[in-house]
Amino acid sequence: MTVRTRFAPSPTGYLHIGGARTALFNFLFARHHGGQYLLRIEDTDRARSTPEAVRQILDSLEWLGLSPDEPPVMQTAQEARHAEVARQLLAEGKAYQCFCTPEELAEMRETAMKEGRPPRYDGRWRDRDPAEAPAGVKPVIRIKAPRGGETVIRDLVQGEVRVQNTELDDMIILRSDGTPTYLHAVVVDDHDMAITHVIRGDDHLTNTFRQVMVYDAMGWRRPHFAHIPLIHGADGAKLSKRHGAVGALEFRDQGFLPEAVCNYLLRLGWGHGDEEFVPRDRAIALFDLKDVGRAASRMDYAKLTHLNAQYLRQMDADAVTGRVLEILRRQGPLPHGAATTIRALMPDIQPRARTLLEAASMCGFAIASIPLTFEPKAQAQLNDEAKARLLDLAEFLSEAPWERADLDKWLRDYAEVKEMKLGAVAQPLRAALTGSTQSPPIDAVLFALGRDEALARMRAAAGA
RNA sequence: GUCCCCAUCGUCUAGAGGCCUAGGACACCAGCCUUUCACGUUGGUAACACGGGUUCGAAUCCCGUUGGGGACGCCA
Repeated sequence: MTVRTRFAPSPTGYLHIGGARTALFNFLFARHHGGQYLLRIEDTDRARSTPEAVRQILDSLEWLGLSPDEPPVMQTAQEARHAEVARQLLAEGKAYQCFCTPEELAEMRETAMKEGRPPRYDGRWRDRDPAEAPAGVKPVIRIKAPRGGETVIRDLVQGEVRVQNTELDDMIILRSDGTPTYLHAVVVDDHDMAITHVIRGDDHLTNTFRQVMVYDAMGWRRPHFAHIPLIHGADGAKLSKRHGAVGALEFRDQGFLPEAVCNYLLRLGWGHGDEEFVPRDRAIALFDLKDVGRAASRMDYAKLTHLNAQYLRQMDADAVTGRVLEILRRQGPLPHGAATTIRALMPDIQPRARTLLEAASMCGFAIASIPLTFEPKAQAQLNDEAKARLLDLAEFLSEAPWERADLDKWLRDYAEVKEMKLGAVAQPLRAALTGSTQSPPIDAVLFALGRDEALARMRAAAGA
């Protein structure tokens, strides 16, 4: 049987990083086994589901390279089928109508809690004749939970987990308005979609015992389950906005590469020896649920950033240039020749930048125009002596062949002739050319800027 | 409250009874490299939550404690 997995988010908000990892694991598992990876939008909560959220989830997955192999299944589109299954169970006596009001149920939970019992429905309509139904109450359909014994699931990550059936109650599968509940819809859809492996967050682990009731009542074969641990914020609490970026697209906007995000997410909870750098193909080859840990992990932005730097470094320079240009363009129109200058700089930017945003920021000086804005430290470099030196140096360099290696040599020669340390020449020059005390190597900067612009900046900084 | 899950450096992890004086990565500190900043490189600080067992031998197995997380909805 071919492996089929699915990622099943509910469109009530943006796709956060935890969901992204669940999608990734589903994707990797399916790919590893040559199977299919699907997407189902769980929009049965009509009040909270929005088309914008659906759009964002799709966009997020696309950015991450985790688009599904088949068109997404919208859960609400299957409602007739969900109801049909519920009615079948009702007809077979495996489910029944319950006429309790929400108030009645709330009260039931409250007293149970107060008396130290688990808050469960007491099954008061399980064997009662529907003819006794109070007038005006629309019933829900509840499934008959097993009485006595225990339910066991063999989870591919969590191992064997068992629960006493007294912990389960007759859960609602069809609401009084005829729509299915999540616990019911999930099972019907997973069955109908022929899902073989349900890989999801371990917050669903205890719910699995309820879902299993539907599989068993319908006589359906249960899929394999794999409940992966959740991701927490740096403080160990559930991941939320206050922990910084959590939305998948936020990472994109902060200049992270999808490859790096996926690699980082993979390493959160999954390991293969000492391997840290695991690009997609390698991940597909290695991924196995048995290597997924059971403990929750914490989001560490520093490590993500480091991984991102590695991916950025090995990326094609033209590609990075393109991305940097995009970012820069958003901040304003680019001067003529910006693309050429930045492309020339790129090999020296890549090992220095950790994100695309940093890379763009490092290229800022390249698209600046005279007069440059000088950082205080750079300004301090430009004292009278330095200014005079810059004019002299500009004169000297005007004769130089404009190639990097030559520029480097000419600078060294200049320093030697003037009996100066190279740094004493380079730092004021750096300030003059970039407005900063930090930049790519000065010969690279000179070369990228081009003779005219470089000399002009030197003379401008000298106040000439 | 009840049930379920979890527990190795600050963080992510390796570790499936002797290979562990507990390894790697990020972060941090120091040195080297160097025209700045990075990259690179060398070294360093730093962990088996606690208590009982089992065993010749336990980070690894069992029990308990503590601590964390999750689930208990006509939400998903």
